[in-house]
Amino acid sequence: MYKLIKKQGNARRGEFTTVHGTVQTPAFQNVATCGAIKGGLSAYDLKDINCQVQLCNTYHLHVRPGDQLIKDLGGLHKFTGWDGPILTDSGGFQVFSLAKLRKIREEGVDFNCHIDGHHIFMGPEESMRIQSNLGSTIAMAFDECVENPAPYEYAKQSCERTTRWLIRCKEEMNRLNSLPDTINKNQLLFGINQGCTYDDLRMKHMEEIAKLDLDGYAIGGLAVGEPKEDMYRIISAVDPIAPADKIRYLMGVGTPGNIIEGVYRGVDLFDCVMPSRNARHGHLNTWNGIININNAKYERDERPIEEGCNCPTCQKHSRAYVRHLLKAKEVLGLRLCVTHNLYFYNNLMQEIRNALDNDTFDEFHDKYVDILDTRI
RNA sequence: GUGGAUGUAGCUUAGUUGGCCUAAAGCGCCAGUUUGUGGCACUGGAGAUCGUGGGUUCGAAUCCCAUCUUCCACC
Repeated sequence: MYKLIKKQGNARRGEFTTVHGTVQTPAFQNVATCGAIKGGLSAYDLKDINCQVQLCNTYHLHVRPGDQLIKDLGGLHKFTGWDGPILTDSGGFQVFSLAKLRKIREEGVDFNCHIDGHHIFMGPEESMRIQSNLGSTIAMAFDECVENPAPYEYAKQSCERTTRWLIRCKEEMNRLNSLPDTINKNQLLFGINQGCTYDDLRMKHMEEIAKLDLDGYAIGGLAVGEPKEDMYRIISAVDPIAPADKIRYLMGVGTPGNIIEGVYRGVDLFDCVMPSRNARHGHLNTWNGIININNAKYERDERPIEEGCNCPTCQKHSRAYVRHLLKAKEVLGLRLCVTHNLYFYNNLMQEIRNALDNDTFDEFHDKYVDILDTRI
């Protein structure tokens, strides 16, 4: 259940209530594809980095360890030890990212497993069943994330198929939520807007899925190589069409600057692998821009990654030590860096919410939108 | 002092029947890429007058002479 608290321009301050807790929005989802944030963070670490909601992946957990196993062991919350909200991505992104290993047809998608090559079929019903077995808070509809650029005619047909798949997802979820042994009978369903970078397809598609009265609306298929101006234009085009009383989720985005621009255009929810992936490569977010801790200039730097940062890493450790650990390929180095970057992202969202509460978001936008994505 | 071995990029080494060497690799260094995670990844760059000085040769990291470094053995 989404509740809009206040608006500044198109930017929205709200809260989203679920059976696993309430999320203050705008919010960032911490990505735990295989049931764990890469870099060695456990459920007990998530509170320290102010994580509100986690994202796990249907395809990856279906492949390993298997959704039936997770259901038998009590569901994803019990399995991972995280009792807050969990959103599961549907496998739709793997239609894009595993493009060489799959074939699409009306019923669904045939994958060759990326680990051992065995055949996996996933359609709307299969994705919903897996997500129901996982018992996540929010299930995403099974869609096709189309590559960029894509021909208009293909984008149109794919978009129409994604709508047909969405209707099948909704029917299957209603059935699953009414079964006696379903782990989370209150599982929510978000639909996903597609249409590549074609404004008319995007707007028409959003109109159609808005009629289905879903629990939330996502904008998918962006940040897949298109110029960021296209991304911002599409968000602005579909924003007025998405139901105002439902949460809006911009999938897979992005840099701190992307997030600020997204909030500016009405987005409530984000997720992205960048903070964790970049952290593993030594690229660390600060309020002055991005530093590469591997650089020689940090060899004897006794300061924390960012002075004034309250993250667990900066409370205790120097740049010199963090750099040493990464250079020495110690797993603690990854953990400390991922901890810092995810804390930064969650803190960024907190600062955005504070700015909205204080009606200073426009100033916040102008001050930080460029600098946070700059390399220093 | 005598005999032997050694010397090629910051480091560790490859290359020594003279020509494909305007010298190669790994690590390190530097820079870039990363957006619903097939990624602890990938791409690129800088960096060596081959210990030094002579010589032989059309041509030398490679052969010869001298000299220095380091190491080993013997006295």
